[in-house]
Amino acid sequence: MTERSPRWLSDSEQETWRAFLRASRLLEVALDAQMQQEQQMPTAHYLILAMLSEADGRQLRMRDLAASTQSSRSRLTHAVDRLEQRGLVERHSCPDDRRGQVAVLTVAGWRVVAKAAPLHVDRVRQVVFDVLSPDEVVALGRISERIAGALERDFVDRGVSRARPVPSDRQR
Amino acid sequence: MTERSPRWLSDSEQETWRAFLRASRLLEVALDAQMQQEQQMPTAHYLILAMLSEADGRQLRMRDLAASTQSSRSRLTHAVDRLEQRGLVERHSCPDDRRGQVAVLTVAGWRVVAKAAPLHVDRVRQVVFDVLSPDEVVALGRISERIAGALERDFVDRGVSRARPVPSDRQR
DNA sequence: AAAGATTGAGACTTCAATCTTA
DNA sequence: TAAGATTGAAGTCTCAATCTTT
Repeated sequence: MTERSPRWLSDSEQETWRAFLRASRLLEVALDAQMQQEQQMPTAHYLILAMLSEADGRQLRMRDLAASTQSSRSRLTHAVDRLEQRGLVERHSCPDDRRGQVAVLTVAGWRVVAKAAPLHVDRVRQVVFDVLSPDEVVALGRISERIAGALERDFVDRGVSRARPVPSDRQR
Repeated sequence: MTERSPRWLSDSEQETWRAFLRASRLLEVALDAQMQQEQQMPTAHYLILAMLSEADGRQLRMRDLAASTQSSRSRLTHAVDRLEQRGLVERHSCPDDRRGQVAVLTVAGWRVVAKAAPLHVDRVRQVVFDVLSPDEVVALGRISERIAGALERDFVDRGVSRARPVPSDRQR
């Protein structure tokens, strides 16, 4: 049992947090706008293609693809629907598990990744790696690992995937 | 004129980048899910209320509110529509500029911030500040400032706000 | 012409419910 | 019962176009 955390952030923590929010939002917007212009798709969809392009046989089970893109099953299903419509991905059923589906990158899909990746990477370098010192890059990696780790542990603790609240009206 | 950047990221840069993507996505999802559950609104809408709550007279011009929340004008308009429907914000016209609109936090809006803020802050502390060393917190602040700075300079360079491309078919 | 703000359509995401198989 | 995947509805965001005022 740990101590109750102080209620508010200190001024400097507040500044840090605001800066982080600003940076991640601007980064997301910038990368999304570029990908939309160049490939007419959001970064999230590009990342799905990129993951497939690196996988064995350029294919992955929906389950694993969802995990590796930090995506919910539902979100991935919708995204793959779209990519399939555009002929960039195909769906096959899983040989060893009849519940499973496998997403396979098509040749057209591979071409999109090949065309988009260099431009995307250039931009990431430009606004991230080029503006950070080597030390800062190392720090960013470690910081990210810690935060991601905390969140993943947290999901497990809360049993997110098996939560079963009582039925209730949905209000937004 | 700077040198052309190397085409790909090094292995360690790649790892850093992936970790950053994972952390920021998980963080966004976690905070959004919590805010949705507790206040039935996305974090982006809560942040609008939070900004207003800190402003003089609990009000800001749409223009300034958009800038301070890293939001496009359009996005802010839609968000404030929603918040206004729920009675958390009111719109008034700007006394000195007839083009302007001012968003004002209502008493009900203030109550929402008062209720949501402590829970939100607790969670941020839990998954960010509690898992980082003081050095890392400092580093995160500096890194964020640099990235945000690079992106803001970039927007200016590209003249984002005044871009006027030739009319063309929209394709997504 | 540019700035401030809004509008409507289309695309994406989330949520809860459903269906099938393990 | 749980896991894998999908579905449909509702909410949010983006983009381009529009309207008003500077």
